[in-house]
Amino acid sequence: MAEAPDADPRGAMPPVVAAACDGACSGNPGPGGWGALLRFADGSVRELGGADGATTNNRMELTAALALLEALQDLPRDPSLSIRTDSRYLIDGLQKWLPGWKRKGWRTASGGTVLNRDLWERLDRSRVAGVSLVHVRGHSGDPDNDRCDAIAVAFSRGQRPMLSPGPGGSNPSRPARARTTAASPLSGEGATARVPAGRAAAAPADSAASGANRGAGGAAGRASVAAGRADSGGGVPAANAESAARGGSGRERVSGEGAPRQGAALEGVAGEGVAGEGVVGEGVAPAAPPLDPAPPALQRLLGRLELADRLAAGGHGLSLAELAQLVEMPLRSLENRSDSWRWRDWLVHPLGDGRWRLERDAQGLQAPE
Amino acid sequence: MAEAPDADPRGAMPPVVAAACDGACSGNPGPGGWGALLRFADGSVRELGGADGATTNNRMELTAALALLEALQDLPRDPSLSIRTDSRYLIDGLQKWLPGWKRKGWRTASGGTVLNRDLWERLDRSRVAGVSLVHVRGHSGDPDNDRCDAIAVAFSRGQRPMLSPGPGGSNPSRPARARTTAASPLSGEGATARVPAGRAAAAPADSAASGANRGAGGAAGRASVAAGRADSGGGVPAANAESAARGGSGRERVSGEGAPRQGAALEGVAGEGVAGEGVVGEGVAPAAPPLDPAPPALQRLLGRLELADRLAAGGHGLSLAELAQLVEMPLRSLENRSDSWRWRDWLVHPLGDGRWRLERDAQGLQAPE
RNA sequence: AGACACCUGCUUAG
DNA sequence: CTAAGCAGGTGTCT
Repeated sequence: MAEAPDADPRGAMPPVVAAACDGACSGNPGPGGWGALLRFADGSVRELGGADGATTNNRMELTAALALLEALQDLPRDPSLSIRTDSRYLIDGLQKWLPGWKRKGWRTASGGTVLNRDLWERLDRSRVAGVSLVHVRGHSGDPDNDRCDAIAVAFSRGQRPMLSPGPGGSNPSRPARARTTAASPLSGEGATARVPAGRAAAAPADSAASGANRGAGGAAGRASVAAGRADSGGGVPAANAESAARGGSGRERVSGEGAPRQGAALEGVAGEGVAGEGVVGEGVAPAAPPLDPAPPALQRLLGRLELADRLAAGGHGLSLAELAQLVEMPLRSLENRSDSWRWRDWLVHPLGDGRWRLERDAQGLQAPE
Repeated sequence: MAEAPDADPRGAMPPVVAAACDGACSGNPGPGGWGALLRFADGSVRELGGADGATTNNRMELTAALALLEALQDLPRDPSLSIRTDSRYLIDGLQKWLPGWKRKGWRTASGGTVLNRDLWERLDRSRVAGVSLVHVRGHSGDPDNDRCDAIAVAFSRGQRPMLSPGPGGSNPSRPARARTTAASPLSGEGATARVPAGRAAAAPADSAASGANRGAGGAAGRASVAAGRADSGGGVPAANAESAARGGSGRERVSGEGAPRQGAALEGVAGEGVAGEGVVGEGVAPAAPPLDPAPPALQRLLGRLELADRLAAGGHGLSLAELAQLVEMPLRSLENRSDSWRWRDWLVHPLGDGRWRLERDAQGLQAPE
């Protein structure tokens, strides 16, 4: 079957060494967003994200993973690569429940039909060999998870966070302008977002139905648009079907009806790829337990801190977009500041022309003991 | 048998116009609780509740109904009174299965013996003419069912919710003081918060019955302490060693038999009763399995140490979460430190804003502190 | 096979 | 504090 790395057309793409994904849903059910992140060996990061106007927390969680897996599909990967997620639903579903579902006809333990079957089936098809899923706890600590959460939350609120483009900022096979900074995306369109052509999804493949539930609600609409450079089939082709609501005596429903809204998926720079198959998760002879989640994240933090130090030492002014990237905060949260503020060990001063400068803050350190 | 021992103190007791009951069981099987509620014509409410250290959801469901029926026994009732429950097991058992069981020797349709026979027999004996059982769906909506659920859940967790005393308010508040004594509807005792004296040992009446069922687990011993205005009774030295200690993570079995646990039933204001369950088997101290793959671990240790050095050299402040990641200690174990501490070759100093800074400790070889 | 209930876990929100 | 989205499981009977 598919030996993974085909003739690798991308010049010297560094391998992916870490990955994470997360979903958010504002209201649950309600408008949702997802975020994913790929960390490369050269230290660069590629971030993905998208929104859905009416969905559930779990759908977003699955969607994030799906987008990530599809992006991973044709990238070189470090053998120890694992995907960090806080969703037990995702991990258990993929690793333990899915086999049973397929065997027993997509029935839940309590008799009902398995929800989100469309996504589960696509996820199953998008598995990437050798990549394990590791669970990280919800909100405390993990920087990659936090970052994905921030992306997801931003999208779920209709905002458009800036996303890192990834290595080189462009694709070797096609010379591209590396944008990524400048331009000030914020207001309207995004830095990376220009959508060329909608294009129908090339391979429909899925849409196998799922259907069945609840006469009630009706599907919430969702659609995804991938943006990036010009390519076809972007990120996540729209999935379809199913909208929450389960059994009972008419107790819940997603939304009165319709109002399908649009969703969007953005990505730092390109992404495409389709797929093969393989297996993610634990196989049988598990030689690789998920140990060691710590170092990469800290390493990356250190990189940013040292970078900040050099920027401060050099007295360089930064645009708001650059600053947002450095401090890893949504642009939105910075844009209406007007005077000096503090970030970690630095003071950030306005330069007056819309730019900002870092200054290392000694901050009282006194004799211990 | 109903002997109302003392001079019936209820002068003009208003009739009961509504009633409900529910059971809960934390873990199933596991520690359980039950709750019941009587609504009187004058608008007042009397609430009952109790706990059992090791039981099942269905036993608690039956127990709640039993306590309710026994309380109803000698109260004036509105002719339209019905009991609201969400347990089909209770309703069907009482209304359709029980006759067949008695006729066919307490055999289940599939051959086995009927479980909880002790409770079923007592329920059968405690039927109150003219009172019907009506089914209400589990969690949504019904206020009386919700209230009973809350009482049951609270007891199942070892808490003691405040319970309305009913008409004529007895003893409104009375903190503490434990008098737990007295007669209980179910296994034997009851006590009322305010009744000072129960004396005479009331006959345990039924406790024996229980007998053999328990196919799988249910052996729960139980005892109740109740209090109530209406009866007296007394007896049974309540208490018992209570030892709480819920099985934290383990999976305990209910123990085939023996080791009777104690439960408690309260009514109205609540006294101090005991709650508990005593069981103690043998301490099965679950030794923590110290898994620790050695060889590759050192490699990443080095990475972490070097990283720490650079963070120290840069004077960077770290959040607690980041610190936890660096030193590989649970966040929990760090979060209540307030002054400097040592980790390996570094001193960790508080910066005052919730962050911490590393400082390389030169004299790491002497015993400081 | 069906029904009701009782939980456990994770996440998402207000 | 509350509630929803999701799963797996037991308690019990027919």
